Amino acid sequence: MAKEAKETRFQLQKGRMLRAAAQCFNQKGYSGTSLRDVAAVLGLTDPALYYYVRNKEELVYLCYVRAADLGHEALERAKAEGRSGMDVVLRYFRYHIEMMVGERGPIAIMSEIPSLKPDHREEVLNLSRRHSLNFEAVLEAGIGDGSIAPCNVRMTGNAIMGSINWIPKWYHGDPEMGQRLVDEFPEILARGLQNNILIAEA
Amino acid sequence: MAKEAKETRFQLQKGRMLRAAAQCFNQKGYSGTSLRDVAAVLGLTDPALYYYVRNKEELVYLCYVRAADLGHEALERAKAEGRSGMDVVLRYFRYHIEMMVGERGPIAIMSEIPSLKPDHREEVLNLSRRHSLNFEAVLEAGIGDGSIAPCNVRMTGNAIMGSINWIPKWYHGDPEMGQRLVDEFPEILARGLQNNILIAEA
DNA sequence: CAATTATTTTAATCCAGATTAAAATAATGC
DNA sequence: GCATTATTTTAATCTGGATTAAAATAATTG
Repeated sequence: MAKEAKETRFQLQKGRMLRAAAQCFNQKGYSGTSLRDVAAVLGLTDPALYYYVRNKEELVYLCYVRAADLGHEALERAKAEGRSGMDVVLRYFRYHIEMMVGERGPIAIMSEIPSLKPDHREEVLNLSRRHSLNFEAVLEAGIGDGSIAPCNVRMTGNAIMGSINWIPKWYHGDPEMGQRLVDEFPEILARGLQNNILIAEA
Repeated sequence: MAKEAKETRFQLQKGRMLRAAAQCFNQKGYSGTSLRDVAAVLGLTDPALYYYVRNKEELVYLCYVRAADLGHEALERAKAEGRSGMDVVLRYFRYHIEMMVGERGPIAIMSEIPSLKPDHREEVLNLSRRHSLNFEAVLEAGIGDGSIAPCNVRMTGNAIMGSINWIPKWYHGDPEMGQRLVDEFPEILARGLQNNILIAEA
């Protein structure tokens, strides 16, 4: 087997582990999930996880980095494909939610950032801040091109991120609900951003 | 001292404890806060808390019940005072946020419901569900009286509750930000609900 | 297939933080 | 001030789940 294949196997299992962990954390809460719980999802015993991760803190850390990465990926893709600011925003919502409910999900809620080690915490917070700024810039752009109504982008961004980040709290894998989430949620979030002047024109 | 006064002293301290706990949980996360942390905020040692509460699980439970009660109170007050559906919604946002950033806050994020004892969990979930239904009914009413644009109230409600519940994640007591939250956040949330027809008329 | 490497398991530790017990201090009522 | 009750402390336990060590199994390679 080629070296890449070995890497793949390891990385594959590690990826499964991160998704299993995210699922557990979202469903049982952080303190409510033991490593045994995570291992059980994978059909393993707890010490097996230590082959992939130094300790529980690192497992959480990796879940959060992964969450940040997927969010970033969704936004970057939206920026690459979208025309107007509002178009980018709508696509971002859609892509991000598709991630959450799709194959690559679930994405862990970042509820326990404070209990990360200082350097890990700092890194995750940076990723998180960067993503917020990135999103706020899109809002600004949308305001600039007239597709989004003027607003306090900081606070609006926080409001929207809250809605999105809270989804795993009430969405627990029901596929029908997943479809509706992808189809309807973006529009609900976007409504508040709509530039009424444009709507009136339409 | 009269019996009520005694009750008061105990209740007062218990209330302080719950607010201290909420503050710790929001800032340090659930697993990151030990009973010692909570006690430290009150200038006590950890075992003192056991005079007020059977164990940590009960402390969390009480924080969540309190959170639910305050949310309920805000909504009831809004319903009593508001005219149109949209008016009720706006008042609810304002009252709820005022609670969070004011004297009676902070309000604990319900991040760890799953790790409550089954009966406690069930009760908190019921309170939570009831509140959601209550809010959805207000949305319905607003749609009925024309002040709110037609929408999927379940999903819209979830989106809004997410925004609100997420606030403690990024608001950490800065008073200036607190004021802006009270002043601006309700409007931001409400924008998406606005009945565009009415806006166009205005 | 033998040798090597990768992955997982079983069986102990280990420890922070929750919890309990008993004693000490503070408040209250008479 | 004395007796009683309320509150908190100090000093031990106790424990579940994280972690480690050593051994066993599975995969891979040449």
